[in-house]
Amino acid sequence: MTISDRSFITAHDVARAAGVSQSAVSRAFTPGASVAPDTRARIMDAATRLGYRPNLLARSLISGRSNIVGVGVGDLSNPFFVETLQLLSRTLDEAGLRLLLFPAEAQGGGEPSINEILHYRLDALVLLSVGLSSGLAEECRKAQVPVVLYNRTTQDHAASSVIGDNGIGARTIAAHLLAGDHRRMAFIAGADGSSTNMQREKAFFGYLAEQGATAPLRAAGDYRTEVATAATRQLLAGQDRPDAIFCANDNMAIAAINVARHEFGLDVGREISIVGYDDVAMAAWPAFSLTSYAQPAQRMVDEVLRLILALRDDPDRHEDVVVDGGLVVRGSSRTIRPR
Amino acid sequence: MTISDRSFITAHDVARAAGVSQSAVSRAFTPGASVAPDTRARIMDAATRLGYRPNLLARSLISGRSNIVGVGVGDLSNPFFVETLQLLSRTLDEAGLRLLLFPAEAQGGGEPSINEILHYRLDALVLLSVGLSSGLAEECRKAQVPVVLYNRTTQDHAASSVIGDNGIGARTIAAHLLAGDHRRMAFIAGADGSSTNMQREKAFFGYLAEQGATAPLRAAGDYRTEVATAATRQLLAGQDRPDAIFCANDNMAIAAINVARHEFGLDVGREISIVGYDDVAMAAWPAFSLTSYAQPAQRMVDEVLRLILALRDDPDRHEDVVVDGGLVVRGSSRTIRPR
DNA sequence: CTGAAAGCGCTAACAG
DNA sequence: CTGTTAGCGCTTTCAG
Repeated sequence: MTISDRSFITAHDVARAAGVSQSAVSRAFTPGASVAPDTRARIMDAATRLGYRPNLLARSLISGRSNIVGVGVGDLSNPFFVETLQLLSRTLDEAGLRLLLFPAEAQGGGEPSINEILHYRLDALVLLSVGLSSGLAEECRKAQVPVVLYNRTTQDHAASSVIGDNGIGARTIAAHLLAGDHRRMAFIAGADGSSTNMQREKAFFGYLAEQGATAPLRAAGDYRTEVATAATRQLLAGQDRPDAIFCANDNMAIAAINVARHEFGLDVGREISIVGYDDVAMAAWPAFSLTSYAQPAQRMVDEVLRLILALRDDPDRHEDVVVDGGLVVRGSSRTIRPR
Repeated sequence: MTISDRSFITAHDVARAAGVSQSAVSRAFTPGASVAPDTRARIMDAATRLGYRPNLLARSLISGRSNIVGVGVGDLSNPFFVETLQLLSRTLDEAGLRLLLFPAEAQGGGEPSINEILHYRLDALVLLSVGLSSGLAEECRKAQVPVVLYNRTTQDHAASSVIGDNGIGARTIAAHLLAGDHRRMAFIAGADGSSTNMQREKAFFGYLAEQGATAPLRAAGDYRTEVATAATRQLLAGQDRPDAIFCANDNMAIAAINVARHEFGLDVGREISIVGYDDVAMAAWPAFSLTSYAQPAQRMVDEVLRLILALRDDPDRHEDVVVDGGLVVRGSSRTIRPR
């Protein structure tokens, strides 16, 4: 005895109620269309009375444009992507675009569900810190859905991207740590395949080498808390304990602070400096007071929107946008030489 | 010179390529339909070759069911909702449902964008910690979109809901604090109109009154960091400083810990006890070690899915689901009387 | 098992 | 300005 029969109110119903043709109703709901003021009024009246609203699925079917943007997120335990997602949802909303969220594995790009997603005529696909496998890129190309990578790039021109200037960021951090007279540095890396990590790592090590500094230790990481926690333990328990750790993102840096302070009893900012990347809101909390290289999420999101709109008109366009940030020095790193 | 002309591959194209009718193609992609094995094979072959995928917008237009669930989120700075959102995205995905995310104001339910959302034939609308105004409820009813409230309820039967047992939770916390021999308690409230806060507050004050304890101080809050920070400052700077603070959620409790420890130099867990609600992942971090009443997000999300599926078949159904949780005692609250 | 034909709800030329 | 007429891409009878 299911009542799954939802009979929606259609433009026809409104037309009948208002004594006009169905296409008149359509026009009344189309911004630029020509309808006599009082006809429109009569239609609108009937419409609100009946609770009518145009079926956007039907509209999309005709226009070939859904006004829906797919957004794939991997790990929401990283606050930077949560902050981005919040900004993105607002920004897309204001632009009249809908956000179809789907879970994507950090590595593969969420192959299974993404294939489902492509069945909707998405205006674009945005991947937040999720890699784009070549197979997936091919699927998107076939489905004619342009892809925008956020905080990542890809070598082949399979997708446009919006990233921060990781080279400048990592070098700035290296210079900051050198200025603080740190002698034994360490780097906790991000996910192995990610362009972002490669860029940050390369610039960090490169700059230190240029300056004739001792090569830093390196610990594998994946941007997430657990691995970073283990990596920090290992670094701090080792023979020559580093006096500075640069973590490839804030999420890991906060984990590192927790370990250094609560497990090793270190005075972070004096006995050891810890620096992150992103400048998430939490970094400013007194509990962490984390020095970090800020990535301007809102500006990056604005660029994403701009790209989406551009790609709607020209799907074959390719653009790699780089947004710059800035170092925010806080208590977790010392600026001057000790003693 | 825009090339906005995305010519998608349709079932017709596949039909021509496979030498069958268009309806045969449709059948080949319909689970229960009757197609000869080799016909289907020929069709599938042509389909993959051409990169065809059924247009779900067209399908939804016919079935009257979009397989899309709208999800409104207010403040993503509250980790509990981030954790929930992550679980929800996975859970819906596995059930073959799409998640249309939209920003909703914590109070009103995001009137403007929600009205846009309703234009898609949503299977359901889930509101994460967002109130449902009566006007909005009416809109949803008219649009025949069933609403599920998460972590909130509403008096009128305008929507179904999934909540934790706030009464038991708050009483358990009160009992815990009494056992720790706290004499001067305080409560930092959640958003004023929210059912969740009312339930927690009422149970907390009620239990203490029953036990003959001194009535706690009360500070206004809104579940978010900023107000909680200010409220804590005021409480701790006051004449008779409380020796225990119960915050209506973890997000505020963590803010309270930050203030107590870093601004007032208090030893949290000895000089003052601070307790939260939700048991978000961060509560377990050594930096906070927050005692909290756990809400089982996954189970709550499972209930949301169950409700959605039930409501698809019977939109008029109404159900208020209550899921129970449990107290997790950590270092931020003392268990035994001091000294 | 398969093709032809009739829509789902809407937009977009066309004539009037 | 307005009604009529074709479809958008797909599912679904209905004959064969």
